[in-house]
Amino acid sequence: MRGMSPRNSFAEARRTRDRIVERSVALASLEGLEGLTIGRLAADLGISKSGLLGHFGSKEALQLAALERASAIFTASVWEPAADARPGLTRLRAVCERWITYLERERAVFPGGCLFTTVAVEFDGREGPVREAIARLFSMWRRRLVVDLRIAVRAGELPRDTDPRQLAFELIGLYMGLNQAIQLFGDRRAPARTRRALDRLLA
Amino acid sequence: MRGMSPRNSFAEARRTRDRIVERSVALASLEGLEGLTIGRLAADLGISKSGLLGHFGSKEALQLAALERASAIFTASVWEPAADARPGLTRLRAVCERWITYLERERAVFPGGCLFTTVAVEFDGREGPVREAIARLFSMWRRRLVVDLRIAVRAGELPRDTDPRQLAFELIGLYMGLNQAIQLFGDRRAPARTRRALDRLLA
DNA sequence: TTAACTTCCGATCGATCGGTCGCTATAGTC
DNA sequence: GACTATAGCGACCGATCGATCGGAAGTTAA
Repeated sequence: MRGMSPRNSFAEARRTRDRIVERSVALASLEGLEGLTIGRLAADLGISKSGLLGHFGSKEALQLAALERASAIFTASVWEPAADARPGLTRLRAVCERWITYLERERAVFPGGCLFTTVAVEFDGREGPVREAIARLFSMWRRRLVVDLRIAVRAGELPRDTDPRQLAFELIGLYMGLNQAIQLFGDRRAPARTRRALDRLLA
Repeated sequence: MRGMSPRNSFAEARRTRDRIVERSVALASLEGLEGLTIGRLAADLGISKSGLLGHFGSKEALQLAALERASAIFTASVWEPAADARPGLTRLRAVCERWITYLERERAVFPGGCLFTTVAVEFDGREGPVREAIARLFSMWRRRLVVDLRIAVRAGELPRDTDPRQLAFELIGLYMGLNQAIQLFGDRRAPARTRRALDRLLA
């Protein structure tokens, strides 16, 4: 509430902050974390620039907060639902399927497509905390893929000569291609293609 | 030359324009086509903003010129050297290998990595001529891949049940993964991984 | 009731954005 | 040599950028 209504309490301040971060995630998926500007974001939320920036201190801190929030959404959508599955190929397949539907359907949260791909491409030629943060995220996810791939190989669910890191590399490329097909071409057959490629990779 | 030296002739004006576009390509691969700004570009080249913009009329025209130039470089590096190879699997393999070395080595021209990936991600959530241009480029390249894949299938160089569009989709994802591995992680094993994945895809 | 604290706003900052204007110096044309 | 066309410059435009500041409004704890 604004205007004549009472100001936010401390608890509501946190909700304001959450609102800002949530909107930042959506806008950044469209325009990137640099294309996201304080002025437009504040106008979009109906608050002042200074009131907005007061929650973070700097644009970079806001960018990091948005990235962290997006990471939490991604984890909740992709990794957590598969956490209880049997480690190895079973859990890996569950994660991969979640990953596809995440790219396919989370358009309400990320209208401009996977924020991580956007940010990775945007910051891979720069230096600083944001670049480090996005690199850390991708490293972590790749490591998790490798873990389950290794388990699957040891359990005989994948050919003995499978290189887990090789396969993880190919999986990530597959998802980047899927994201582009959806965002740039609106290709509705892309998810099916990804599943088909996955079946072949994990056969 | 500036200052006391003679002004550019008409022919030299074209060279000035080329210099601007060439520098734009390099800077845009680092910062994107939106992150590219007239002021910094002009300062970088040692000319005035108005003198620079006079060659194009608008930033968008400059962006399109840079994209066109990058496309010419890519075509000369990847497609033309393989143009005379035998259509089908032979030519396809030549193109794929060129594509890898292009991502691996063209860092003098594209210090920030593949400009097309950058632009595609940057503009996939927007509208306008730049988005249409980048989409057209990717469509064209994918179509060319499909053509050779189809020839290869008909010639029996690939399994009869191969879906050319499916394979082209996987190839493009592979290259996006390669570009990220190089730019974000400096992974020197990524080209070898890409070749290995290629061998399996085109076996 | 008061004092300390916090949220948020309005005003403002210097810098930079893309873009326009009139001008000068030169090149090409006759 | 006169005339026209053009490349490039310097000054400037309104808008917006990220960021800072002091103060108003409100909450919390004493």
